[in-house]
Amino acid sequence: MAVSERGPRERMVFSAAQLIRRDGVAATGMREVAAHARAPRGSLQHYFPGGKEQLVNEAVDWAGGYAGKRVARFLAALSEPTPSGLFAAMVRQWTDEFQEVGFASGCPVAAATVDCAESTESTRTAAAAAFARWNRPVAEALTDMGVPAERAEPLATVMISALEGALLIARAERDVRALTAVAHELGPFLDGARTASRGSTGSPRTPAAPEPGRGARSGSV
Amino acid sequence: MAVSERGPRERMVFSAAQLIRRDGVAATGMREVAAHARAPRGSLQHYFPGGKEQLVNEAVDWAGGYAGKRVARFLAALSEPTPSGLFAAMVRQWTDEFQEVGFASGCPVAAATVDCAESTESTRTAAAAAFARWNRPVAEALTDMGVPAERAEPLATVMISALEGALLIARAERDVRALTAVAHELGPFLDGARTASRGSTGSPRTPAAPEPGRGARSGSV
DNA sequence: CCAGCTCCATGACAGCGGTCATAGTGGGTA
DNA sequence: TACCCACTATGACCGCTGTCATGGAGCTGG
Repeated sequence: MAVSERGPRERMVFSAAQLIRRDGVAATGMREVAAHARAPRGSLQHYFPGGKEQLVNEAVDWAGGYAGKRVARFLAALSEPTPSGLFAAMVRQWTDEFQEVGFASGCPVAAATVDCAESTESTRTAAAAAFARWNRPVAEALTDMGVPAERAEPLATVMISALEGALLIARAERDVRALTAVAHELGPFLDGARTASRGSTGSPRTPAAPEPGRGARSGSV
Repeated sequence: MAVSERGPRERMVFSAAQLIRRDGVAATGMREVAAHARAPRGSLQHYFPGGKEQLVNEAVDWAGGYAGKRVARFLAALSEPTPSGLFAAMVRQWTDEFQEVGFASGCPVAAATVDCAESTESTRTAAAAAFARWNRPVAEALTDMGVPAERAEPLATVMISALEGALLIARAERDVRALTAVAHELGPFLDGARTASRGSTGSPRTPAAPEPGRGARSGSV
């Protein structure tokens, strides 16, 4: 499953992302990608004449686009959109995955950044673009929810940073504790940023970790 | 410099951490570690009979201890200790490093987690222990500052998560923007957790990103 | 029928990885 | 002198990597 009936080229990009987010970039071999995608090895040099670098960059790019589009789906699933609700949905996607299929895989963009930020310029750029494609819709959603324009973008960065960091800790500990902690603690703070000019005077008692609309997930990555 | 006059064994652990945080675990070779530490190659199998796995684990362990001890130094440098001040100091260490020596290197624990969480159990455990050794002193400092006991530990996790995530983004973008954003935004929120029972009703106007005592850093890692 | 194209297949190559085996130091101690 | 020890040195091995070269399907169009 999950390897649906797309063309072999797209399957390879998808498989690359899968393997990268599990083992990292350096530990993921080209032959392994082809095998995982059930694609012929000879297709690698045909579809990706730029070699591994190109394949990795496309995988990172794909992941960035996926994360960005997912934000819209989360928003659509929220009955009453709030910053904390969006953040809880983003976090829940990961807690669900970890609890259902285990802690084997993390975020491919994080893996690419850690492995290639210094060694491969183009991949670093791709990772930066992926983060940007993720940050933008979150920031736009925040402004739509009433967050002042000048705070929307940094707050979106806070959300993504906290999520990525908690992801790391959760994988290391094999425990979703860190993820639930950031969702729980940051929820009221994010809601408090809506109308307040600054200083985060949150509404006195927003539900600590509001349940998102459920069913926001469509398919596991 | 930086490779001071410790024994060759410790130098190799230190060098391993340095190289891992720059290139990742898989891309860091044993021969490279020995060369970087100016240690004889033959010493590797003598000091680390457990091979690369042992060396990596000790490097991660070393990094965890270093991060933990650093918290105490940050606290000592703060004239009036506040959660936001501690967090700003933690973030500033990284913004300073990035601006002074560039974005080449990130956090070695994050790198080990991304590269080995699934493939090497012992390294994953070492990473979890490193996060714990970092989280504990932060949580203790928070309670000392008046944060309710039950929130201290999750809030410490929020701080470390946000820092690690912003670190990733900063390396990808080659810009400290993400780091300053989390410090700026989370500062008032953290201070607001001190006496409030919940809901983060921050003191109305804590300085947004309080300058830490400066001079908290001793030597670059 | 041949040409041209996309795509697939396979083998070879050079390089580097971690690890092992073996031998060699140098300095203490009996 | 003889012995033992911690430590160093070096070379070889095997496996795996990314990449390239070459050639073969299978179809389209003239």
